[in-house]
Amino acid sequence: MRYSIGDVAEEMNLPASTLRFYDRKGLLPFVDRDSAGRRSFKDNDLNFLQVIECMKKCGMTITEIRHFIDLCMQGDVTLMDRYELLEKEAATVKEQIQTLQDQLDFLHYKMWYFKTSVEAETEDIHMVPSGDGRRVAPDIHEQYREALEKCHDLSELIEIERDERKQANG
Amino acid sequence: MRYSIGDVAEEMNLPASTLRFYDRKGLLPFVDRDSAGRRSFKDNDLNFLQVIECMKKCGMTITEIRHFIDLCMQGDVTLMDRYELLEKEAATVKEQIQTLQDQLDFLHYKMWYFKTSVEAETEDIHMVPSGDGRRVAPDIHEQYREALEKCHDLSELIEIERDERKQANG
DNA sequence: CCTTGACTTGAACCATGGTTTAACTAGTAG
DNA sequence: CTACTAGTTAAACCATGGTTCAAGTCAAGG
Repeated sequence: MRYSIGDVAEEMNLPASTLRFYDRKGLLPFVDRDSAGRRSFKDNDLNFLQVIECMKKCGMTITEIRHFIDLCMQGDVTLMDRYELLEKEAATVKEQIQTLQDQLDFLHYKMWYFKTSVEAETEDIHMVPSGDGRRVAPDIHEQYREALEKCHDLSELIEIERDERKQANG
Repeated sequence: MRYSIGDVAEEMNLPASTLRFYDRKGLLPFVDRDSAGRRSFKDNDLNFLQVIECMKKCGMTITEIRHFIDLCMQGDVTLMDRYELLEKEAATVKEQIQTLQDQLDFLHYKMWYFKTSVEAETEDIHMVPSGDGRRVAPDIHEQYREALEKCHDLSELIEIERDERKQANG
């Protein structure tokens, strides 16, 4: 049950160069070497790599991940530290999800804005005069919120059907 | 209703240097200049900045955002393109949310793993022999899934109470 | 013996997204 | 007039997260 860097790279769907880079950065202190100096991964090392992948996807930096790995290497005395680190990370991931959800809501508003503009064949319908120029109506978010309350399904508000698109493009 | 770069920086909670950087990158082609060459932002420019901020938070690159801005500058003929760009972006944001949710689930599993280890005062309880060394039990995810099914509330499984922590640390 | 393929290293290179610096200009308060 | 503040630019600088390259080692197969 020993794996070469190539095996692991394939298994984890990562370039081998990235695994070497992580090793250099101290993320893989547990990896053994064979008599020729080649990295020899154990089964359990793959578990570590899964954790590293998770942390990467959570947006943690290499330095932060390394801190966690260092704690792991110190054994049972750091169990609580590791728990608390993950607890904090879980909280920031929840925040990230909330932020993305907020951005998604904004994108939906903008899709409504463009859907209605496409239907009117001009963005003018949302514009009002402002000083010398023009601007989007200041109450546009209000308008959207009202439309949102009245409709039963978000998709009614924001989706342009395929046949409508042909008309709009034609 | 004209704003200096400093006004806008404060309003948007961004360094002025970032606004200048965006301008250089072509993200702010709509910003006017006064007689002394200083940037003079209009009310509507702030709407653009909100869109830019949203796109940044969605993980779009400056090049991608610039493409959208370029479409905006071309007027009503690009309304459908802009709609479709946002539609695609909304889809990728949904994927990002799903990915983060998956990572959060993994973090919860790991919190359970460490909570139980803390209670046992050693990670050994999850270890089995493997070749010459040891590894986390291969069915650990099964074990977690079962525990998850049996319990009524995720927090029962993963949360360590404050008073428990004192015991564990003492 | 020789080639081939997979590995090793350190160093250089790259893209992204800014930030900082130096030198300058314009408007305002004293 | 002086000093100060807020703006301007181009160019240099920075951190992050890799990727690529050059030069070399090793084991296996023909």
